[in-house]
Amino acid sequence: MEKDDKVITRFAPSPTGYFHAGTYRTALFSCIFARQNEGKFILRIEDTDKERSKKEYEENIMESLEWLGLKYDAFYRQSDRTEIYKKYIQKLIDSGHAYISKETVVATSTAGQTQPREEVIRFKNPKTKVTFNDLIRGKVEFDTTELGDFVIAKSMDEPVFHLVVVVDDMEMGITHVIRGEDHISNTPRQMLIYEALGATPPRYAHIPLLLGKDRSKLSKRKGAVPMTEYRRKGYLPKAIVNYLALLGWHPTDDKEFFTFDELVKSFSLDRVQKGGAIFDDEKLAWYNRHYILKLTDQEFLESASPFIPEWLSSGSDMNKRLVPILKEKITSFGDIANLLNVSGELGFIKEIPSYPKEMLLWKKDPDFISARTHLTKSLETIKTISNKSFTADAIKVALWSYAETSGKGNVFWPLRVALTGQEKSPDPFVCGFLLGREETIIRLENAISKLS
RNA sequence: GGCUCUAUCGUCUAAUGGUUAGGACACGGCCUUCUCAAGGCUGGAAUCGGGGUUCGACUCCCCGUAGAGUCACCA
Repeated sequence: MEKDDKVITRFAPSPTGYFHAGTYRTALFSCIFARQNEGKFILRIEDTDKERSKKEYEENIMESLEWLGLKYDAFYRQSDRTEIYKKYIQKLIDSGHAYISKETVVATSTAGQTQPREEVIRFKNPKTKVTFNDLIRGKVEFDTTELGDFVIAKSMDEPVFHLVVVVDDMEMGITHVIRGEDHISNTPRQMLIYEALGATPPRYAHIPLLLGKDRSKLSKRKGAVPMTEYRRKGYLPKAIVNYLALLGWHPTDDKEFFTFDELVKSFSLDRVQKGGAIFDDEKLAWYNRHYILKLTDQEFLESASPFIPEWLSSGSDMNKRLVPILKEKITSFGDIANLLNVSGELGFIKEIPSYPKEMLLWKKDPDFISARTHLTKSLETIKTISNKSFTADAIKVALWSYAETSGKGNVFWPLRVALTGQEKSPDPFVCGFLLGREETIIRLENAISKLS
């Protein structure tokens, strides 16, 4: 590449399935590379296959890119460019590099495949060896003889993949083609077309594939999770960006948290891995937890609001009180609903589940009498706190010395169960705070009466 | 099967001829603790095999083996 050439990269998905992690990472690397070279990043929808392309998928791609914050500088759709391709097909025919081929159509009806035409346009294969220097893999060599005269168009108005890719990359001035490794065997064919057109091919960088648990390519067909699904589950875009960038690329040190801008600074193609990487949901979850924990309460509320159940969101300042608790309990915002469900860990807020009185006994050690004594004492103490100053801290301070002398477990366990009716919950002070003074007192009285 | 690519803990990866082979996720233990989380500390866990090259190979070369990708009038 010449020094004064501006870097132009592109992301060229076909709208034939939902946008998933593998597709996204390719787009991400392309975009980052363009940004760090102060170049341009182009989005091009490759919808020449009319049967398989769906508007729904195109919309899914656009929605995902926007959600994940990937910005492009130009947009093209191949179905809008038929005339351009036609010109090039004609040019190739005129120069003897392509020809109209009469096909012997065998009447086989392969499922899912379109009916063969009687006439297609084929590229005249010069049967040479092509070599290119992949930016990630180094020298790659192919003998194109075995490729035969491949089809570049079904008709003058229906160009096919190899032709449109080359024409577009040429016309759009693409300098670096960054795409999945599954395209590596397409490269020689495309280079042949460049040569026939008298043009210089771009630089190629074939990035390793994202793999499923079974080590096979993450694909639309094999049920790769659409990115919009992560949006629905309440994942943070920055967690996804961070995780996916580190899948197949590694910085020079052990830094593991990157914003998009930091990636632009640190990324380099020659530190991209050669082998495929398994997509690990658990590590993504860990990144998401990390970023959720780092959110301010305000930010948390903003992101979480679509996920907070109605009975809560309509209510006062409960949300704010809940934020710190929610933050440390959830992996994604989608967990909030389950947590606040009647059967969830925080379900006691809405309604206390019925519980056996035995549950009030801590490790079955003390008897009902002592549990009752401690609950009564706790109730008395809590009643001394005014409604206005009824905070978790205030409750804790008020009860602490008594609990220390009587055994914290003896006091806090029955108190917590009285408030929540659950084996697991946040600590009793927070629970009291969440419930409010009035409800706290009611639940304590109920528990005490159970033990009478 | 042909062609192409790849090969370090279970997973993601660091170490581009000299390290006790490092980090992260996950897992185990301990601490903290009324429970559950979170947090802190800590442990186990890897260079696919065989030949070379070299004083010395995770690292370079060759041969195997394994895995993946691709072999459409899909992209």
